[in-house]
Amino acid sequence: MSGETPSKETVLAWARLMRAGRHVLSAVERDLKQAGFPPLAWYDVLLELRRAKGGLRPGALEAELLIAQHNISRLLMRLEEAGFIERRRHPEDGRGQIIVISGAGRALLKDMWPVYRKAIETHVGAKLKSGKEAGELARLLGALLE
Amino acid sequence: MSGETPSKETVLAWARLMRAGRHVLSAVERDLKQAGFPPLAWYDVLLELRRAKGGLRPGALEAELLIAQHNISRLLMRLEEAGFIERRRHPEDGRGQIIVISGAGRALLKDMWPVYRKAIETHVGAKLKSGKEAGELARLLGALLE
DNA sequence: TCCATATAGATGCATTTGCATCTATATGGG
DNA sequence: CCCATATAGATGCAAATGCATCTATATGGA
Repeated sequence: MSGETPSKETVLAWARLMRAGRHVLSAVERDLKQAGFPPLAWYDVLLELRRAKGGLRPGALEAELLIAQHNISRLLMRLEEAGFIERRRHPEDGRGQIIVISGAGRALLKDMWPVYRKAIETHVGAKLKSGKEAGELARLLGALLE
Repeated sequence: MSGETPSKETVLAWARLMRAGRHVLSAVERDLKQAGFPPLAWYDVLLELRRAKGGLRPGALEAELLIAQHNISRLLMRLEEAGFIERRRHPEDGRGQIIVISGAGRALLKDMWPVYRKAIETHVGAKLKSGKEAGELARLLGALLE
């Protein structure tokens, strides 16, 4: 049965991962929306694009953000319509493209960050006793990603 | 500025909460679907109903599962169509109702659990070093829910 | 070179979610 | 008792997501 039956602690961790994830996400999304900003997913994409100086391929965003291929495709469509990204032909792969953040996209990141940052502190930071606990939580969650 | 700016550890914990949540959830959902079972949300509702011996009101499910009111309403519609729950009039509140799990619903829980349990162990339990780590993760996630 | 297969990304269609609103019953104050 | 307001839950419509499939280019072997 080993390898098939989780411990009580494991089941509890799983249940709380789901609940805490939903709880915190909806609280942060609410704060962003209330300030008139687009959904978090837009921020996520733009942040990745800003980090990667030369732009990214849709497939790279997919892998980084754990979003399904067709959802990335449509998310990029919306971001392009809104003027936050630009598409470039891939110089070596005719099937591909390079997505680049626009000036408006960079501006959106700057505008959103103060609100987003505050939401993270309110809904995550303030709930933990110390930076040490936050670090420990981050470490344990990281283990789930391997 | 205190109370508004999260520490690096807090931001990392937040980012990993989102990523690990998506990663683990999609893995568990994939395992369930592959075994021919309905989405996790169905299990969640039925489990709550089984725990609460006398049935539950939709509003109670909403609060327990952190699902929006209109989504609970439609989820219950699908569960009823599929025969996994039954609706009863609320004896004292004419606006309300009591949702009860059916025999088929109990059977579904029983059938799903072996697959679900294995998925939890594979995608959560096996990633952590010990039950102690799982307990610590559960504790920290619990703090986010307060 | 040609073809079979693989990969990048888009798209049609069904399901689900979000949002606003609606109906029905309950409750508290006059 | 009556009315204003609050609460439980449903629903129409728009937006997002999931799923399968489609197009276009790439790649590797005969």
